[in-house]
Amino acid sequence: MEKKHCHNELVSFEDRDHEALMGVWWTGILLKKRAKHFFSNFLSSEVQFNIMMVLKYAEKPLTQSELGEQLLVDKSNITGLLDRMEKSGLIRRLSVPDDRRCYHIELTAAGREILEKVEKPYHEHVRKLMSVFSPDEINDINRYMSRLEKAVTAEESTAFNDRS
Amino acid sequence: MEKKHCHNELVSFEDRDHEALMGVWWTGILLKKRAKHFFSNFLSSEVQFNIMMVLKYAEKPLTQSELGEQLLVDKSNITGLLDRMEKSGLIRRLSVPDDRRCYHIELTAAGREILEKVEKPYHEHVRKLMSVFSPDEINDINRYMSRLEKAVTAEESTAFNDRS
DNA sequence: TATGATTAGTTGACATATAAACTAATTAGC
DNA sequence: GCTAATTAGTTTATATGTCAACTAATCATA
Repeated sequence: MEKKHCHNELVSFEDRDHEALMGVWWTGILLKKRAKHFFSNFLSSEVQFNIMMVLKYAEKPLTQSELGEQLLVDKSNITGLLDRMEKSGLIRRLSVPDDRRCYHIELTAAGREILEKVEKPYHEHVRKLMSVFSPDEINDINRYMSRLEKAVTAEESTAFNDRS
Repeated sequence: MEKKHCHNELVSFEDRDHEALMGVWWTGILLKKRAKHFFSNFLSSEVQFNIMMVLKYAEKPLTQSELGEQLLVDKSNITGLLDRMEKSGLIRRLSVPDDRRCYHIELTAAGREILEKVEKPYHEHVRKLMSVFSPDEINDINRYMSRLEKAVTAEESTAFNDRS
């Protein structure tokens, strides 16, 4: 209780492991909030930005499922997300001749235009934010986060609270 | 595109800064999903667990606003959260004699009982998960996350996309 | 003590998120 | 070719999240 970190003391039972975990979590939440606000003049959320970025840089046309996989967004969530983006003219659903079950998702001209506007400021913003770290530290963070992601993903199947 | 990290390539424009930022974000999302699943047998979300932990270890009775501040949860969100928790018998709202505007929030016996059940497995789980890091690395993560949190919070006011 | 500002909490409109049940289309195996 | 299993996407129910507008209570201050 005496340490008073940014992320809150709910979670500092003299336990550095837990503190580190909560640090990542907390920082993730902050980044999400911050990003939402950053994009709010143009898009309803940072998730929409991510979707548009994936679409812009994809090598082939993507289906809804493929989008969802890349972005960790559930398929049932994707439906509504794309509905709203379609309604606000950012993307289009194209029917696929070979497979009548799925759509190819495409940026519209308007969508691409908005992306042009926000992409560069976004990257400048990120660079400024991350300038509190040295290149070595950036590498540390990359390595640590990769390792933690792998650990989380790996134990997904072996968890002891499985509802079996 | 050739690196194939866990967090996705949407975001790897040969830019280590951005990759690090996205790593933290991505890992945060994964942790949140994982935690939600972990608690799902007992609670509807990890947020409810956090609320209960704060309540358990608080030194004095907390109001809704105080809870929200500690957990980065908006006051309008707190209302519904506590409504649901009250309905499922986890917490109670007590009226405060000195100030008829606010409530003190209290764990019920049932709430405390559920917390007993999940607290220890949760901590073991965290310890196992974080065992992929050495103590030094844990310290790195703690320092880096604190610094990043401060950077995010600091620029909140000076952002160049302010809707002024 | 009257007025104005602030604070606590609620509400409503909307976006994001998950899980489960569902339809329609495709694929696999026989 | 027929049936069964799988896959893509939608729908519904519910939880979490933000913002802005609102009520009621308290505080500040002249």
